[in-house]
Amino acid sequence: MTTIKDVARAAGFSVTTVSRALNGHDDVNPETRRRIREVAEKLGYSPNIAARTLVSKKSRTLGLLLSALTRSSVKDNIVFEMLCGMNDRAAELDYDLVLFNTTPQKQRQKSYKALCKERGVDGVIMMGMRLDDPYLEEMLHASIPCVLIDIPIERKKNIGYVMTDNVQGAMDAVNHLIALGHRHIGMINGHAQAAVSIRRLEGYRKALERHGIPFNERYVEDGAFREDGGKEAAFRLLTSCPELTAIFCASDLMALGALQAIRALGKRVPEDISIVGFDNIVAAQYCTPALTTVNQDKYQMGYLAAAVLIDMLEGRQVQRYRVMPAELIVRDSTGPVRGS
Amino acid sequence: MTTIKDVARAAGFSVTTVSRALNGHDDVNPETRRRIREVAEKLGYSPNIAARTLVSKKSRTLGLLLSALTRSSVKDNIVFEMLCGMNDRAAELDYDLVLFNTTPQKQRQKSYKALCKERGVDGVIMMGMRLDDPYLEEMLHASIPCVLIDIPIERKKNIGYVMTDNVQGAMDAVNHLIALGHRHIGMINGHAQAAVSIRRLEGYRKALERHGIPFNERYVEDGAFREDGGKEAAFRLLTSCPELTAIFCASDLMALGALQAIRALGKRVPEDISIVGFDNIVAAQYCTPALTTVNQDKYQMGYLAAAVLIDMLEGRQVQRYRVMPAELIVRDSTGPVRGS
DNA sequence: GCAGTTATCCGAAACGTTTCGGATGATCTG
DNA sequence: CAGATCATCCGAAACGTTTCGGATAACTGC
Repeated sequence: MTTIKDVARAAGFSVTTVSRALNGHDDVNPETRRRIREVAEKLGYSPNIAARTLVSKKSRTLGLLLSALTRSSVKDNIVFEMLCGMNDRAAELDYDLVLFNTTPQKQRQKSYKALCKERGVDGVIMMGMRLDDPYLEEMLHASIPCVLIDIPIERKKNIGYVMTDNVQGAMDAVNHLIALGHRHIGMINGHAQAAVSIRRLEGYRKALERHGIPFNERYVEDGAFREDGGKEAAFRLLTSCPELTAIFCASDLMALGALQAIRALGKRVPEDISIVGFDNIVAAQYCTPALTTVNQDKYQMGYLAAAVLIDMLEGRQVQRYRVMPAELIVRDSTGPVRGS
Repeated sequence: MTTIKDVARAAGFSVTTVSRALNGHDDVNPETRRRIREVAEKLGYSPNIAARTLVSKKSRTLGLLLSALTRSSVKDNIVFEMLCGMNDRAAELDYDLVLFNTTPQKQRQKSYKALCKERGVDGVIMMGMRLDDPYLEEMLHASIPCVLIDIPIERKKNIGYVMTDNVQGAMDAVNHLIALGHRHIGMINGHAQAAVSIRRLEGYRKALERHGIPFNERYVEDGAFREDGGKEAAFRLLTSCPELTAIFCASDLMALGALQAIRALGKRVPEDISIVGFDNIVAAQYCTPALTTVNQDKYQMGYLAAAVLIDMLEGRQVQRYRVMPAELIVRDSTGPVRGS
């Protein structure tokens, strides 16, 4: 409850001087500054952020728009791991994170700009957004700096992004399968409204192409990035294309679903069918067989997102677009093609 | 950038009336209110939260003190799942969540009160705190409402808590082992500075006692709630007490570690050793053998924590202390004692 | 017709900061 | 020693809201 006025009175200086002393301005006598610091400390003074924000227009707060912060995203710990990274970088630079809770109903009521302005956030990190999310379009017309995760948009100065090299990752995954002798390789993709789906499909095609294997669109099904979606997609794929010996999944969660489907069909992994996932979620290393997958450095992505955003906010020279390398992790769900 | 003044000017009313109209006070003509709403809408007005907070002393913001928001807590998705619950309830009641990023260094610099006052949060949810965390003591002397997760403190009016019935859960787990014929049951606990450890140990002892099995303190080791800690504890336990046929672990993560240790010792689960975990983390159902464990409804705990806190804030009659039932989930890591 | 209600509105203060534009002496310059 | 420079300080305005304490005019009851 101590305000700057209390400190000023107790220290025998004006409010102005106290403010300038505490904020490190240089037109204040060192001895005065020491004295003021001392008094402020003794009184347990800490500035009121609301007042400061009101006048300075800076809140040292980052808004997080996580459309994936739902019960269903609990299984893949991706969002959480990114959150940890963001939180760490924000802490280092003394920023706070506020979680915007947006549900589809709320979005209709409140525009992106209103959301940001109300809360007075300096910048925004968006993740888990579909390409057709209305907020994405609104964001493009707003002046608030924003860093996107997994959505590469390079149209504006105040927008940055962080994503994994999905094309490379998918290529690595499929090359691995090809190296094992597989020629009939299916793919379970997410959905059309995800930038990563497009990239991963591209990597899949490129890898096939490079080895002279024709692309067959019957071999690709969408699984909506969900476990049950992956299961159903695997069912469809394996029943309609029995020649398949391997499946590349655009997410580990879908791969886990595929594993179930394969088991239900009485086949074995990797003896009958090889499976590669993407993301390297925690469950991937514990499931049986342990999943061969493409690792994304989720923590680092979150960390970078926060870092890039804050650099932008503080006017530092930044590399606004960051693409992280993907890394194939070979475990037990892939093996040589049967009969080879 | 439109302020309330712009709306007032455009609508031809005073700032006071606009404020009262928009905030639903009743001394404003329905027609006036309609007109003002219309103008506000057209101008895209949304109130500045900082200004509002400054005068009203309410920010509709909850502070989250998550000491466990670190890279190491990624594997157990507990924090994240609770976060989802909190976020959902907060969204329903139109509150926002701010993540306090506190590192041990920062804690020395900034007191709990300062943290809360600065950010102007109305209330706080604390989780993952050790009983000897300095913030816990500071919190007790602060006037800000707080809900604790997994720390049952009933000393003050403005403090609530949410926790699982750990005693019951642990008893269920151990009873299950006893029913399978086990008599020499070890326990891998967390650490002394966690309320849940104390409770789970209590449940373990009670279950033994009820069946006339003497408590043997050599059978209990701490694993610090970490996977490697669990692994080491299991090593110690199984080498120094070869008569053990079952181990109850105070967390699934430690149980996963124990599984590794047992495998390394050339024994099988559940044929040689039965294992029960606690928490029901995601990996528990994917590991081999799938882990028998005690489920905590983490989402619901988070949801309730936010609900209780907001109820307190808004002066509603609340049940401040909530204990959630635990539920034993039997999977494949437990079986009848060998030779029985 | 008059005091008392009632419905509706508004001016101005207050919240706790930061910052602009100076003010005051002291010190330097030549 | 006059004028300029410098170090240090401060008064007051501004930020965008809410709310207290009225003000005005119309209506009520007798």
